[in-house]
Parts: sequence; structure tokens; C-alpha cells
Amino acid sequence: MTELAETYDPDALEAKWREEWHESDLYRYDDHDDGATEYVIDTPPPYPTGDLHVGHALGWSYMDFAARYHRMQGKSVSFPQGWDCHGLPTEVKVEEDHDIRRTDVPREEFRKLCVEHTERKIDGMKQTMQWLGFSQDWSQEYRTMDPEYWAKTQRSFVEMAEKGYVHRDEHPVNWCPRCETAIADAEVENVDSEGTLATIRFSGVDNDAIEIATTRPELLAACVGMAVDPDDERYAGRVGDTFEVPVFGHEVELVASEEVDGEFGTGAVMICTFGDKQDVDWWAEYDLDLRPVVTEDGRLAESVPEFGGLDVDDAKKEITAALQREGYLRDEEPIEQSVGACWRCDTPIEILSKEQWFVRVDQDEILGKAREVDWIPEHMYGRLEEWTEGMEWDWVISRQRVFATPIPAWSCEECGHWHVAELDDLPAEPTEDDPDADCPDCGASAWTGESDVMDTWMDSSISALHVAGWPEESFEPVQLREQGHEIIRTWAFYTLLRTAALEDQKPWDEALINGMVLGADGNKMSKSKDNSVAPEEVVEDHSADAFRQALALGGQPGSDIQFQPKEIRSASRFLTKLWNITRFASQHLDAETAAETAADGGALDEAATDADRWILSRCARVADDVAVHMDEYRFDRALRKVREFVWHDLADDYVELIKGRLYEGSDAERDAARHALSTTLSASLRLLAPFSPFLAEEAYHHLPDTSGSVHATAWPALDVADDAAEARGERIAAVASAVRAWKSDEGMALNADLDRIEVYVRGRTDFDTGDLSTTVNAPVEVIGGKPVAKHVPVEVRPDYSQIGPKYRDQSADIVDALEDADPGDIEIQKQEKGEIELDIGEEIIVLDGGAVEIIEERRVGGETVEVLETDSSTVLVFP
RNA sequence: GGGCUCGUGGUCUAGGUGGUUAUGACGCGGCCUUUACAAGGCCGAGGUCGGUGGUUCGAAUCCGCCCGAGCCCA
Repeated sequence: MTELAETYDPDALEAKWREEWHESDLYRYDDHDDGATEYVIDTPPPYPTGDLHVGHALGWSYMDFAARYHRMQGKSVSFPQGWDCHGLPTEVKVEEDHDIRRTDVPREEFRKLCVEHTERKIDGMKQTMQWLGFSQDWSQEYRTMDPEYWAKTQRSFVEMAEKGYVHRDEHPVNWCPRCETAIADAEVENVDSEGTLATIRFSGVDNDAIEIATTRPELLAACVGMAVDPDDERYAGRVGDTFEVPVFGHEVELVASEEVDGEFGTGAVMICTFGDKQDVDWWAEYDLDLRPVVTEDGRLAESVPEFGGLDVDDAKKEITAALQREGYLRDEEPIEQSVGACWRCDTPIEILSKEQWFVRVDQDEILGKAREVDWIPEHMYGRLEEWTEGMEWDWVISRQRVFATPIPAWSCEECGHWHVAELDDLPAEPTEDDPDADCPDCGASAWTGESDVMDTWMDSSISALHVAGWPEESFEPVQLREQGHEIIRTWAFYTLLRTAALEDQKPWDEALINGMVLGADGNKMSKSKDNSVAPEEVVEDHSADAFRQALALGGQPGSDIQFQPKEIRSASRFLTKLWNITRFASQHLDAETAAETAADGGALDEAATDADRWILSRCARVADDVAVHMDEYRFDRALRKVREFVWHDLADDYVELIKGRLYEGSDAERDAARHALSTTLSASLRLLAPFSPFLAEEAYHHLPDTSGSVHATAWPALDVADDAAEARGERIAAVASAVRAWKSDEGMALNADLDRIEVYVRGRTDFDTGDLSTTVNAPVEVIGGKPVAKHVPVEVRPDYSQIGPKYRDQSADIVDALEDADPGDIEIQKQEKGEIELDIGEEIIVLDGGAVEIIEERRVGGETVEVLETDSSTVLVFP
């Protein structure tokens, strides 16, 4: 065994292994590993913003813990990494950087600029991932902007079109007037704002006027109807009346709808095409006219008399002024309103009726598959269910942008028939190439390629299929999806939809959902709140190993975790502790005392003491317990368990117990200790390896007779469980610990020698005293029973779990009587008769002796004897 | 406004299926250089388990209501 450096230097150590792992194919997924169980992770392909934030770090840490653990369990693990490249933010950034509009240059050239920009951003994020020690298999890296990938997106489109999921229709869509593109429901955010509620008088045509309330007078030109609550007495008998739209003069009819809120404004509203989704519903329900007045760039159409060409804000002012002038405006008041806005640029959206490509949303199908997935934590399924059930519109997948997967379709220049590409045509650039077919409807051969592109969720929602080798390999659900809960309604939803549509399967067996990372002030981390921390900073200040531990311990998966510098410091201390344990071991171990690695079962040394048997048995049990926690993704419990074991059992107790043998034991005695130490340490490093891969690797390499990486070893499976040995070992450790604490209290050196100690034990007295004796530095005598000392009963402690169920509502009286009784008397009754007579007032209760515990103080005559109590023994110390 | 999650010493946190003295870490106070580690060891103080009502012999745990926080949605 080679000796470790004196101090733990995470910077140097982590840099070294980062380098080594980068060069190796340690994490290479072997698709053809016969017999091994597959463990495939559908890793999120992040949007390449260039910054990998702490939120990412949490999710990726969970995946990395799982990946490393399952590799050690002998699974064939695939931990790939992709990049979700397409999208509007990149277009906007490229336009800024080059001071151009995307229409200024040819599409191909603009795409090229986007690709170059994206590549730079990917490099930055990749570097942070490697800093943090994530074990992706980079040979499987994919980028949705590469033709090999987006050809798959196109293929999925074509297959879904064949199956009838894709349709092209004119339908109202959410429209961002700034980005000038359609957007899906999931991309609309509701923002609260201050608006003005205008009350406007609509003159009646052969009937009385009605006043309606609206926040959008600029849409008056688009007004196609009016609505009131059918039960609203103010408007009894008015349904069917006709009115003239102020300023614009066309006539509309009043309809009744329970959707109208009588409390809002005057209880009457106008219906426009379209002010909001409610308008769309009414428009369809009452078969109203379509009067489109808002343009794609957010202006009133030129066809609108007088106000054509004004943007909607100006139109609002001008039209309000006109209403005022002409006497229609009855009132104006401020109002809190919630407005739909584009999630990328916060611009209020419009609802425009447009011909677009849609994917059919089959709620039952999606939920059916979602229910087959194990959601961790379970309640995250509810998020998906709520969203899915609330879906009103099909998914609009066409976007009027450039940097995205082209929609592989053409329209016939003669008859307008839409032709979707054949699988053989892919990848297809419809704006560049024409299909190799004539129009089946009219026989013409001239085509116009679709210039619309696909929603980027079309790319990322086949990630599960992609990582499983689709379409070349037949699809089986992959094992794990890990993601944040804020994208359940998007990425999880779309992936379920697409996998169900394409393969009639669930995409994954398990969906592990991580929470938010909150700043030290308890709020969600954000740059504007100045409470955010960059992962690189944490690694520089402390270490990736410590950071990863803090993330694991922050809370169970699914719950939000608070970023706490002190947790990182605490982890850092633990790592230092483990470093020092390894350093200590390195001074004593050699090749002869290597860990039992072969089967890890290993026969115990002949000379093994109770302490050796105890630590090995404990270690075996801990490894099994940790495995259970890891299987359940309870990383918090798993790591806590490892840390407790290493710090308390191994460092505080076991290492102290064997020092005597290591320094002064016979060869056989010493080797038994070395062997157990080596085995336990090796196992401990492996248990820690998923969490803190760098230190585990470095330390493992210093163990005797190790070769290769700790990350290529098997999970510890020691077959040495021994309950009796554990009980003896615990007793030994407890006595040593009690004496240690007592010496510390007395201000004595911990290795101060004592005249002798006597250990009085209940039950069996056969346990090793050798290790104990050298540790406390005193001869040890073990005696059965209680010390020859005055033992004074001082308290009677009732066992509620026995008394409660038996005596029910008499329990309180019994407990009172026990407290009032003389403990000495109770003890005598318990010892002599095994039961206790108790007067509780109305009656005499005969209580089973086992229902009470007698607490005694042991008083030994002479001031030179100290009495220490542990759970299972009484220790007399003769200084 | 709806849904979900949560509220435990100064801070963060453990506490399926109710049961004696509520876990650990950080911080705080005191003591101790002991042949791996002072980035350590030992000891100690500190909690009406958000509030309230209920179920029960017994509630941090189960139920109702209230208050507060966070997230998702409208």
C-alpha cells in the first residue's frame, strides 16, 4: 500500500482524476454485454445556454449517483448526454451578436451561425459537467441540431402523420407578435398586470342598449357577439336582441352563457375573434363570424377603418378616445388582470386563427401510459394528470422560425394538396428540395416546400426513443427519466404523448423528479435576487465531492433543497476524516493484508477478534441497507448511513480498538486487524464512490493490491453477517466509549493507564477483552450480573406499549400510581412475584412485572471507584 | 381562485404502518495536543414538533379548521 499525502488536497486530486477519466472509457456503455441487466437513463438534453446552474447540478447528481451505483451492481449502464439545440433564444442571440435580422441572410447561412453559437455554449456546459464528475458516456453524445438527430425528429413526424396524429388545419393558436410565431399552450405564461376595465354602451337595434365591460376595447372591430349569464335578471328576455358595435357599426347578437361571470363589470361582455380562449369556445359554440383584425406583428389590420396599422397599444388609446368622443364610454376603472404572455419574451400573446400543423392530444392514451410509470415521488404524477386533463387544444407544432427541424412537407402549387415526406426522403429540407412525386390529387409536379419548422419539443420529446436506439432497434421502455418538476407539463408530457403515439409504450419505467434549489435565504435561486451560486464557484471554494454530498443530503428527491454552504463544509470535513483514516491504514497495510476482494465474502482470520467480526458484520449490513436506499433513490438516507458508519463505527470505535494489535500484537493478531481494516475501508470507499467519486478513486488506489478504478468495482457483498458478533462488538465499543468520555471528563489523557476496570454484563459474558483492554489501557475483568455495590431503585418507568393496549383508559391511573409508589417496593414485588399489585383507587390492579422498568442508581462505597453505565453493561473503573 | 408539497432547538434536517428520554449536522459554550485527523476528540446548553379543535389509554405522526411558505396552474 502506498502512503497518502499528508493533507487532503481536493483541487489537485480532482483535477488529476478528471483528466484520467477523460482519457479512459470507464463509463462506456456496452450494448452487447451479454446477460447484464440494462440500466438506460434518458438524460435531459439541456438547452445550451452556456451556463450549467445549480438546479442542473442537482438533477445530474441524482443521475450520476444512480448510474455509478447501478454500474457497481453489475448492470450495463447507459448514461448518455444530448443537447436540445434548436430554439428561439439562440436565433435572437445570433441576431444580436451579428446585428442582423434572420431574414437578412439565407436560411442556410443563418442556421450555420446558430450552429456555431450553440457549439460554443455546449463546450462551456460540458466542462462544468466534467468538473462535477458526472459519468456520462460521451461517445453517445447527441445534438438535436445535427441531421442524424433531426432526421429522427422528421421520421417521428412522418410516422405520426401516417398514424393520423398529425393534421394541418386552420384553428385559433396562441401567437407571439414579437417572435411572430405560433406557440403551444405550454409556452404561454400568465402574468399579472394592471389594466383598465372600460364600460362601453352598445346601442340596441330595435331594442334597448346594453353596457358591456372589457379590458380590450381595441378589439371592438373583431366583435362578433355579446354574452350574459342566462340567470342574470338584469338581462331577462334580452337574449337574441341585436346591437350595433360602437364606432365600427356592424351588428351583433346577444347570447346566453353560464360561463359569464355576473359579478364582473356589468355582467355583459363582448365576444371577439379572439380576445381569449373563452371567445374561441363561444365562437365555435354559437357558430359566430370570424373577424380577424390583429396582424402577425401585433397591429390592427389595414382593413380596419380609421385605425388600421396601429399597434394594439396605440389602438387601445385611440379607440378609447373615439368611444369617449362619441359618448359610448360610460366608465373606466383600473383592474388587476392576468394576461397570457410568451414564455420566452413576456410579450402578451394574441389568439389568431392560422393554418398550422397540429399533433392530436389523446388525453386518455397519455394518462394511461403515465400511470404505468413509477413516479418518484409518487405525487408528481398528479402534476401531469392535472395538466393533461386541462388540455383544451391540440398541440400546435409548427413555428414560423428558422433554427429548428424543418417540417418535411410540401404543398401542391396547383391544388394546394399537402404532401408529407416518405421515410426514404429523410432528412428533408423542403425549402431546398422537392419531393420525387406528382400530386396525387391533380397530377401536377410543382411543389412549394413548407418553410415552417417544428416546435423544439418535437426534437426533445423523442429523447427516450433516441437513447434506446430507435428506430434501428425495437423499442423497450428505458429504465430512468430524471427531470425537474417544472417541466412535467412540457418535456414529460410530450415524451409520454410521442412514445405512446409512435410505439404504444410508456417511455420509461421510472420518472425521478427533482425539486428546486433554493438559495441560502430560502428563496428560489435567481440572479435577480442575488442569491444564486454557480457550481464552478462551489467546486473552486471546496470540492466537487463535497458539493455532491451536500446535494444528496439536502433532502429526499422531489423536495426542494436549500443550498447551504455549511453542508458543504460539513461534507468537506467528512472527506478529510476519510482521507485521514485511509492515511492511517496506509501506514499499516501491505499486499499481504489486502481486502477480500474476490468474493468479498472471505473467510475470517483465525485470530479475528470480536471487534473484527463486529466491524465486518456491521459493514455487510450497512452495504445492504445502503443498497436498498439507493434502489429507492433515497440518496439522502444512503449517504447519511455511509457517513455514520465510517465516522462512528469505523473511525471512532474500530480504529481505536485495533491500535493495540496493530502496534504491539502478535503477527496473527495484527494481521487479523489489518485484514478487517482493509476490507472495511475498501467497502466504505466503494459505498461512497457514487457520491464522492474523486476521493473514493484516489483513496482506493492507495489500498493494497488494487488495480483499476473503484468505479469499475462491484458493490460490497460481504457474507459475514453475524448478529452475535455484532452484539459483542457493540458492547465492547460502548464500554470503550464510556471510558473515553469519562477520562475526558476527568481531564485525563485518553491513553492514561488505569488500575483496572470491571465490566458487569447482563446475559453472556463471553467476549474478547484484549482490544478493549489496550484501548482503555487497563486490565479488564468481565463479571456476570450486577456489581457488588448498593443499587438503589430510584425510578419506576412504565412501559406504555404494554400497559396502554391492555388497560386502555385506566392507563393514566396506573402510571400515576406507579409514580407515587416507592420504587424499592415495586422492585421487590417484581423480583419476588413477577407481578405488581397496585392500588389505583377504585380497585387493585395486578400488573405484569414486565410492564415496568426499575431504574437504579448504583452506589459503590469508597471514592476510588467510578461507575459508568452503558446500554448493556455497568462498568466499574478503578483509576 | 384551484391543485400539490411543506412547517421539528439560532439555521438546515431525520423521524412508513400512533407507544417510554424527538435524530443528526452546522452554529454556540466549556474541557482536552491522545503514535490518522485541532479540518480532531469529549462534555454541555438550546425544542409548547406553526396554531387550534378532534379521534385515542396515548399524537411530531391520523382527521377537521386556521395561519404561514414554496411550487404548478387558472
